[in-house]
Amino acid sequence: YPSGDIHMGHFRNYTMTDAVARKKMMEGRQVLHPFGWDAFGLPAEQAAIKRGMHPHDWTLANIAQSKATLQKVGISFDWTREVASCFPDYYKWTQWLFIQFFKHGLAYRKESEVNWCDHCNTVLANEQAAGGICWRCESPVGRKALTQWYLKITAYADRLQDDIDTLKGWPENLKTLQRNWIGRSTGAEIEFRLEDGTKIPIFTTRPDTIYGVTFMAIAPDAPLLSTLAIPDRHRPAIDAFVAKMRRQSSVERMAEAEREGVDTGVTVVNPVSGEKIPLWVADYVLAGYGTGCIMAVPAHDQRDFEFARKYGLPIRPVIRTGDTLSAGDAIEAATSDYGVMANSGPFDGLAGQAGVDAVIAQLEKEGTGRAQVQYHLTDWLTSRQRYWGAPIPMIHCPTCGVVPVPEKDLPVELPAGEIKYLPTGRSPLADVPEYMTVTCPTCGKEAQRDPDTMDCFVCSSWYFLRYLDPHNDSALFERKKAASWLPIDCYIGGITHATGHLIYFRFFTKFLKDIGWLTVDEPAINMFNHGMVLDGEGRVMSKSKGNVVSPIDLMARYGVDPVRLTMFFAAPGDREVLWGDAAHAGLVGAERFLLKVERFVADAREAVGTQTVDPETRFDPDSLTAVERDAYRKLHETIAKIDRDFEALQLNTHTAAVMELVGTLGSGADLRPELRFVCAAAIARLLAPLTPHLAEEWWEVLGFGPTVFRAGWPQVDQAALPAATMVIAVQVNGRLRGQVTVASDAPESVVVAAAEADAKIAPHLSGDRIKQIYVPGRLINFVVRLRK
RNA sequence: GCCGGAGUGGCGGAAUGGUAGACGCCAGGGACUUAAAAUCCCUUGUUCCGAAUGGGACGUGCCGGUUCGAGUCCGGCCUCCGGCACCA
Repeated sequence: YPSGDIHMGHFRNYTMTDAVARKKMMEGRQVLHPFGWDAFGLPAEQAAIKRGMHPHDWTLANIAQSKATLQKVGISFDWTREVASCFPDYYKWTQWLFIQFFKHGLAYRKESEVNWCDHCNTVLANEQAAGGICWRCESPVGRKALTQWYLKITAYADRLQDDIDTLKGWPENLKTLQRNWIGRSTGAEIEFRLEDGTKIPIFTTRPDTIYGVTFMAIAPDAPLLSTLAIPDRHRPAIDAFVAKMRRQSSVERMAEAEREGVDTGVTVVNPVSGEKIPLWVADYVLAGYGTGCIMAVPAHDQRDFEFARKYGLPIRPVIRTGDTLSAGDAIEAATSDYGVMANSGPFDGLAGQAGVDAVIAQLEKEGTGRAQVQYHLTDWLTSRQRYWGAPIPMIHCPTCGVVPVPEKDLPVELPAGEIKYLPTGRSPLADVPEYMTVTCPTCGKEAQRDPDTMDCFVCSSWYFLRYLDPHNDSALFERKKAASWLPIDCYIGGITHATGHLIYFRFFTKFLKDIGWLTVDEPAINMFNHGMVLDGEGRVMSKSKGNVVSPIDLMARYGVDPVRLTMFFAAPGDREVLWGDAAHAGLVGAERFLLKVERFVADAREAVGTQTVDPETRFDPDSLTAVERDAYRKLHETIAKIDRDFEALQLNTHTAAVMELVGTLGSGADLRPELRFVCAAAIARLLAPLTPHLAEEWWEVLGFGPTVFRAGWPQVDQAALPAATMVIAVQVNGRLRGQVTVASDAPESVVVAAAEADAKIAPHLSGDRIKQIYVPGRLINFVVRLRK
C-alpha cells in the first residue's frame, strides 16, 4: 500500500525476496521478481485525506518516494513489470474480471445487514470487520441494511478448504487459520413447525441430540422473527428486547457476560419426537450464521445450558457417555461429547455418527430435514461508498435492469479533477452527473452507472497474474505465459493477510482456471511468512507511538549492505525481530565483518598479482599443506551448509557460517596465493545475495566483470570434505568424560583403545562394562556398572 | 473458550535424539601506538574443589516418562505472543 514511505517491515520483507531472487539468478535460473502498488482503496485514500491531498496526487507522490527508497535498498525488482492498481491500464482488467464473475453468476447484488464503519463512511467485508473492529481505523463496526455487490466466494468454499491439504509448502499455522476462517461444519438442516404449519428451519451439527431439545431460540435481528404471529401479550417485551439489542454494537453484545432472552409465547413442534416446545428470542443466537435460529439442547450445549438454568427451562440429557445418565437437574455443565443415544425413542442405543446418520435418514424420509454443510465464510461484500477505487463496471437501466458495461468500453475511468471525494456515506461518484448518466448498452435508453467502487482487495486478488504480461492491452495476460510461469515458487509476506488476501487470491485462481485462463488450481506452492519487525520493547512500530525507525536514516549512516546484513543476522526469517538498541549494536558487528572481508579480498587479489585464477579451481587435498587442507575443507563445508540453510531462509546461520569461515581463514597469508584467491572469490559470491553492492565491488576488485550475479554459485568439492583425523566425544553412562582424536578411518576398536588409554577417561571406566554405543565419527558411550 | 506459535547466558540467537550456548553484540584483560582510533589475540552459563596443569556438580519454563544418551520424543502443567471468537 502506498500509505507512507518504506519502513523496516518492508525492508525486511523485500530484502528477503531479494536474497532469494539473487541466489536463484546465480544458480542460473530464470527469475521473475516483480513489484506492484496496491494503490486503490481505503489505505491509500485515508492516508491522502489525512494530509489534505487529492488521493491521486498523494498516491503518485508516495509511489515515487517509496520506489526511490526501494531502489536505494538495492532490491532486484524487475521495474519493467511494475504495476499499480490505480492506473486505467490495470483496473481495466479488474473491471473485466468483475464482469466475468457477473456473467458466471458469481457477482450479484443483495440487500442484507452489512458491516458499516461510521468513521470511514463505508461498508466493510467480514474479513475487514473481524472482531467487530474496522481494519483501517479500529473503530467499532455497526450494522446497516443495504443493497450491495457480493462475490460468491462460498461457491468455492469446499475447494478452498479441501485444497489446503495440497499446499505442502505452506506453513501449518497459516493453513490452520484458513481452515478455521472457512470453517466448514457438517450436520443437518431441520424444519421445526409452528402449529399453523409455518416452517422454522435450524442448522445443527448434532442431530443425534434432537430428543434433548427443550426449547428453540431465534436471533433478535433474524428477519424471520418479524414475520411471526406473536401473541399480543408477548409483543411489548419482545419489541423492547429487540430494540435494546439493536442499540448494542456487536462488541458490546459479545462482552455481555450473561445470556439474555424473552419468550415469544409461540409453540413449536419437534419434527422427530412430536414434542411441543417454546420459542425464545435469545441474544446469543447470531442472525448471520446458519438460519438465525437454533434448536436448544441444554444438556449438551453449554450456552443452551446456561440459558435454561437462568430461565428455568427443562434440561434433558439424551447422550450417555458413561454407564449412567444423570438427571437433568443434577448436572453442573453441558457435555458435548459424542456417546450413545438415550431417552430418544426408537434411536436409543445408537452411538456417535451412527446416531447422527439415523436421525438424518429419518428426517429425509419424512421430508422435514436433510444433511447440510455450513461455512463460517460468507460471500465477499465488494462494493464501497468511496471515491478512490476501481469503478464497478455496471449500468442500472430502468428497462433492462443491471447490465454490464460492454467489454469494448472498458475501462470505466474514475472521474478526475474537481471531484468532492471526501466520504459522506454515499459514493462521491453519485454526485457527478456526467459520470453517472449513460445510455443502456442493451436498449439505448438513458441509464445510470453504478456509483460504487471496488474493495481494494479485489484489485489485489489478481496482481500476480498481471506481472506475467503487464503491458498487454488486449487481454488480462497471454495464457501461455501464465502456463509457463505459474505457480509462484516463492511467496514471502506477512501472516496478516492469512484470512483475507491469501484466500481471495486462491479464489480468483480457481475461478480463472474454471473459465479456461489458467492451468493451475493454486497460485503459490511455497509460502513463507516473515516475522514482524518490532521496536526494542517488542511493540509494533507506528507513527503515533513515535517509535518508527527509518531504514533511510540507517542506510545513510552505515550504508545499505551493513543494514541488510544486520537484519538477516538478527533472527531466522520467520521469527520477529526486535529492532532496538541491541540491533543497532549489531550494526557495528556487521560493519566490522564486512570490512574484514574487504581486506581479505584485496589482499588475496594482491597475492596473485596479475595472474588470472579460475574461481572454481579444484585442489588435490594431498598436494596441500595441513593448514591449506583445513582451509579448503572449511570452505567447502561452508558452501554445503549454506545451501541447506538458504532453502529454509535461515539467513542468520548463513551469515554466521561465512563469519566462521572468514574467522578460520584469518589473514590468509599462510595459504598459497591461488587458494587464497579461490577462497576470496567464494566468499564474495556466498555473500552476494545478502550484500549485493559490496559483493559486486569485491568481484570487480578480484578482476572479474561485469557482474557477480552471472558468475554462478560456488559448488561443493566433495574431495575437499574428508578430514585426516576426527574428534570423538567419549561418554561414560551418558556423561561427557573427555574426547579422543583418531584417524578419520579408524574403526570402533581403535576408538575404544584410545579412550581406555586416555588418563582422564580411564578412571571412569573401572567397573563392569555392560555395553558400548558407537556413533561413527561423533561419539562413543560406555555403559558401566560401578563395583561397590 | 477454541486454534496456532514460543519459552536456551547480560542481549540477539545456534544445535539431523549424540560434546548445550555456534556466530555476533556487550563486558573484562592484553598486543600494537608517544597517545587515541582502527586492527589483532585472550577470557566470558552458574557453582564447588585445587597452589596449579586440572577436576567435579548443576544448567535449555515446571513435573514426570521413554532412551545407553533428551533443548530435541511422549504425557501432564505454567507463562507469554498471535489469530478466531456466543459459528449452534
